[in-house]
Amino acid sequence: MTASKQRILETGVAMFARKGYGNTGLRELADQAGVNLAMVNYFFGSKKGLLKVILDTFLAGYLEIAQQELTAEGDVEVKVRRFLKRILPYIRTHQDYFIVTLTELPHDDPDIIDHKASWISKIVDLVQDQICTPLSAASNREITPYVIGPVMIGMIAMRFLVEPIFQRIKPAEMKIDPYQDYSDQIAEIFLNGIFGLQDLENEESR
Amino acid sequence: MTASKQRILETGVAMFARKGYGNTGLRELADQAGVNLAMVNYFFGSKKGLLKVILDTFLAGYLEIAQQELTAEGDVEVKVRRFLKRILPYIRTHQDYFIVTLTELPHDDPDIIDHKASWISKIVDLVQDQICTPLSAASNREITPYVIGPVMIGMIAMRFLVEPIFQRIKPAEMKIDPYQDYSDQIAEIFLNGIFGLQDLENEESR
DNA sequence: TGCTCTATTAAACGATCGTTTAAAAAGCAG
DNA sequence: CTGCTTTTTAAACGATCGTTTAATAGAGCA
Repeated sequence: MTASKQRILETGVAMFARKGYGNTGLRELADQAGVNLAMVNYFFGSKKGLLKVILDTFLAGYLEIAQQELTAEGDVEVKVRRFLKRILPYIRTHQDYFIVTLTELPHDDPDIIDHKASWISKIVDLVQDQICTPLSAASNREITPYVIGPVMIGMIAMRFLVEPIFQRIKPAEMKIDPYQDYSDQIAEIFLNGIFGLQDLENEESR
Repeated sequence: MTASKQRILETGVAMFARKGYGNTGLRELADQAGVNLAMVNYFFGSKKGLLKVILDTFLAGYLEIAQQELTAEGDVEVKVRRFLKRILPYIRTHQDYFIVTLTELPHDDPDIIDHKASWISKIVDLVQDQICTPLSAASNREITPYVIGPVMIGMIAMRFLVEPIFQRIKPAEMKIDPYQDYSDQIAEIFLNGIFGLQDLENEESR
């Protein structure tokens, strides 16, 4: 990939995340990337083409991690822990990709929605096979990936959506968050609930 | 509120949620609302003014519910259950408001971000006082609202962000979701974890 | 050195953007 | 009806939008 194309992509992700896709102009994007205006269409075909690449990049990485960590050996608890442990740093290093993906998720642009639906569909199938089926087998209650899936990723996601605002209102002394702890806490809440945090604390202090 | 103003607001919420704020033109909005183009600026001052009203409307309702259900009597578990039980139908009846709020949350428009920060700040304080403080007192681990808050709302939120896509990929026979169950499941996962769902099932079948 | 493919540029395209203006219409109390 | 306020209208404002074009520069290879 050309250096110019790379810069357009990086700048695009950053600006779409900070200003929103619709509020970002191609001229401002090109200026900030240090390239000519026409280069965006030259490399990505259109503004929407650039957005598609961003969505693809993030969702492909997300699905790959999910596939690796959920299909490997272990029971449901092990799989979930492993997945959360790997997906959180991935989202952190792709924070802007994540924000763009989330904020564009509910929009129904006909050029994009089928694209998104195909990714989501694969993730749903994976969660169904690897989490819901064994979990439902252990209980009488039917647990669908349409409930579990959004809950699991949502626990992580919301933090990154409000992060820009937290940066404004958080006391200065806690600007840096203990992200290694964060993953453990999320996993514990998902697996054992908010009261599980206390158990985790008790376990660790043994 | 005038009928015209009301229609602009309703149409605005719907279009911002479906197309995104930046991708929605005022002419298309006015046409769809059946009013003259100039009425948007007449009633709301500007396009951004309309967005502010939408954010305010949702966040004010959200904060009010949180205040009522979290400050009333009961221990943490009771409070959380009560809150989730009321906030889910609220979000459902304000689904488009919710989507607009979420998708605009990470953007740093200087005219809006302080507005959002002030709401979020109040919610954070509430979660701190009513959930984190008593919970931290019961364990040695410090639990901050910056972790717990996004986790709790995120579990619910993500479902509504992917709902438009789920509508596309879900099998026809499960188009309608059991929303009364949904609230219970969310509460149970948050309080007792994903494995708590099985306990819930066992309890109910007694 | 020529040739070819890729990268880059400046300029312009028509379309649409949010906003403003000034006048007309409608609603309404006195 | 008269006067006053609120609502609605059509038209235009300058600015910016995404995209395209045609010409130029550069790189790699024969």
